[in-house]
Amino acid sequence: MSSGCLNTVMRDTPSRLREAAERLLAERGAARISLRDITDAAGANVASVGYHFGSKDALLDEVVRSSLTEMYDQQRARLAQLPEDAGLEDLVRAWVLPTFATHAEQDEKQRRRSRILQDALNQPSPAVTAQLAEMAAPVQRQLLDRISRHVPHVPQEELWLRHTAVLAALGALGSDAFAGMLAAVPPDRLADQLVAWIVGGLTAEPAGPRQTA
Amino acid sequence: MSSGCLNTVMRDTPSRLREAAERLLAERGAARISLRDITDAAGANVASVGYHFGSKDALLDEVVRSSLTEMYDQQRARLAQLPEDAGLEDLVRAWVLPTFATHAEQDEKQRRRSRILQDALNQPSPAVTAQLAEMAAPVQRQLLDRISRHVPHVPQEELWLRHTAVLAALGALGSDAFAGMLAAVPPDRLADQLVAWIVGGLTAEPAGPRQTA
DNA sequence: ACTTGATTCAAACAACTGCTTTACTCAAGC
DNA sequence: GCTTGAGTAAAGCAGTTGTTTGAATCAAGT
Repeated sequence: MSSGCLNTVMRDTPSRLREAAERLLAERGAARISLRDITDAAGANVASVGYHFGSKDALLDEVVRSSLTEMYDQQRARLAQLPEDAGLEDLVRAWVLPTFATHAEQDEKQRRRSRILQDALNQPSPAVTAQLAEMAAPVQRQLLDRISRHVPHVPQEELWLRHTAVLAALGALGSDAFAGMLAAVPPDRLADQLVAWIVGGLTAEPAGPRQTA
Repeated sequence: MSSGCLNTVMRDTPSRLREAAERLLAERGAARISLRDITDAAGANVASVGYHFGSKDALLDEVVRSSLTEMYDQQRARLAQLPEDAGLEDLVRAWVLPTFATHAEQDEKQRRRSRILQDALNQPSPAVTAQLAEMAAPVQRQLLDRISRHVPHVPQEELWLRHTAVLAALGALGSDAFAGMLAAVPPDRLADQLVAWIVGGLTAEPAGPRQTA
């Protein structure tokens, strides 16, 4: 219960509130957090949230949005530093690593982020939805363009579905429901195994024109 | 706002409560439903939930559990009627179709079920978790065994990860966040395209023994 | 010393939460 | 007719929700 932080001594109230909200958001999800939970964890008064952020939802939105921008920044950066003729596997890696918590003990922060985004996806607020649409589009388009060069036999619409499905999988795998299952996989192998799986799915032969069930 | 149902005239209160709870559960998720919401939607009194089910949570649990058993029954039935030498694609189909809402307009009920299960996975109650573990294990094991015969080159642990990832994807694809994206895909093609993608992922070459990022 | 502006505080707010209690309705059994 | 018991209805329970209030605090400016 020591009050010391690792590298920063208890900053101002808004920062402490943001920090507490982020932690609780990752632990329980937005629906199970109360204003008192946040302020207690931050060692602040109930009124401080209204004073500094306007409302509880505004604070939560800010946290989610910052997680969102962080992830897309990483994705864009990784994508940008890949050579033009990068292989499919490298492209997938640039896509997956920022999205998915690697469960390596060091980046607790990324694990948090993964949980926060998964939660936000499930019950998105209008503000978050807007920001998501705005930021996701350009990065995903570039990613899809470069991927599609490696799988010319897959029609665009079908590739897009696979892309969406992988997004869904990566998000859900970060949630509590699968955290236990994934714990069995050696953390350092997890990313590689996922990449192999994703590459296999992307390169799969497309569905026949009209296959009956 | 007509009070008529399609094939059943407003049954007894417990049935109406179950129906209302199921609908709300699919629409908003458990965290955003209040006792009053349910009783208002069912045209019943607040006390009726306590009287017939004991508590709000007991009612919600009953709905979730019935969704759960429904899905596993379908999965088991489809799996049982497959010949012993069934192809990988047929196995995947028996797995996917009961799990994933097909978005065909006729089975509104299955779409609901998909949403309910996705929500239950995210914030599972102890009762639901127990039932899930009990029912999921045998079916999934049988499924994995039969699948693994078709992909002998994939190590068991890695196949298991892929299985989990597909589960995660199927669950998440049923949620609101992806409902809009999936609407663009022709509903009758969706299942086939998903099956093709899943088969590709399952048959993918496994990750190398120690690949650096 | 006095003012000012920004921040924090305890207290209270109305609205809502799940749940229980009490009174009432109404058909079946005697 | 009377009783019985399942079911419903309205009111109220204590507790929690997000938000607001008005006074207290405190460093900086004059």
